[in-house]
Amino acid sequence: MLSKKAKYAIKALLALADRDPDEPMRIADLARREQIPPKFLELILLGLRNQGILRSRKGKGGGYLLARDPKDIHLGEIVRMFDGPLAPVPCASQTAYVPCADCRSEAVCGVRLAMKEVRDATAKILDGTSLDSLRGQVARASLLDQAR
Amino acid sequence: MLSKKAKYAIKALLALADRDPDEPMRIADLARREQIPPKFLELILLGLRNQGILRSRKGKGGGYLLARDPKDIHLGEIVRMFDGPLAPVPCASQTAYVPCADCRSEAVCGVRLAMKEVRDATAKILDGTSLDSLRGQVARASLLDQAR
DNA sequence: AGATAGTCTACTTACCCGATAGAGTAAATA
DNA sequence: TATTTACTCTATCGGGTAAGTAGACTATCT
Repeated sequence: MLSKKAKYAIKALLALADRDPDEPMRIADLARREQIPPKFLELILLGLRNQGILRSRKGKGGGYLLARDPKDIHLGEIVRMFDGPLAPVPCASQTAYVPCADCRSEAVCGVRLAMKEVRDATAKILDGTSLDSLRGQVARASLLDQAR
Repeated sequence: MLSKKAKYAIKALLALADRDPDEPMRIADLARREQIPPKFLELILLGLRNQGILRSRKGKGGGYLLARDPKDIHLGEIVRMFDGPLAPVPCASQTAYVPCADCRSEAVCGVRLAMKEVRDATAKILDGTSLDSLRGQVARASLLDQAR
């Protein structure tokens, strides 16, 4: 399950990627626009800032901005940041491998084998989807939706 | 994250798939063999039985057996049973779709778009992997492992 | 009958998610 | 430089759920 934090983070970043890259957006506006509890969003944006994904400006006219090009921010990074490794099971993780205590023969565990496939497929999608490309996908889906 | 229940279930089923289909295996033996807390395993096997995946025999010489051909038991079924829908987000689920309250424009949500891809890839793997095919994969991996 | 082995319900424990509160700090502008 | 604007940070809380345990009960075999 994707946590609310990760979900809200993606929505917020997507909204920011849709704007003039130099015009900051306030927490409150972002929260209203995306239907996110403001204080909760605050926490999320702070995390993204400390991770180097967002920058912020204080005071009047301040708010949050993307710290990097939307082409260089991938969903994988965001999901890992909030929800940890993509692999369903630690022993199948690439970025955070931890062996499991209850596995007798390390290399030949069926669970690990299957879950490694899942993690690879997931990583391929999420690490291959940037904010920018997702924005494109949404735009295309939007056109299709209007067409009917 | 895969729950321990689902993980233990898969391990136990895999062990059962590796035996004479008519020779039951006791909870205690299964637990020892797979390093699973016996009382916890008890709960899991009971669930699998009520789901029609296992059968049981009571009394001396009793234990658990697969209720179906290992070719007809897929990981997707097991994971869904214990952990719910495969989709990371309810609005991307095929088997348990629930719209999200905070989505303004239903069809053109970036999160949903990306997560639908993830769920489709995951479903393809897990619904495509039977106990039997996984057993085969393990056997092959085992050979490779011995070769080094 | 007695031993064996699954069935079922009810806990307990610990952890974590989602959310909120409030005091603090930095920047902009009048 | 005083004031307003907005982000920064720590603490906390309620509720839910995962993992595991206990114990009484029931069915089957010898």
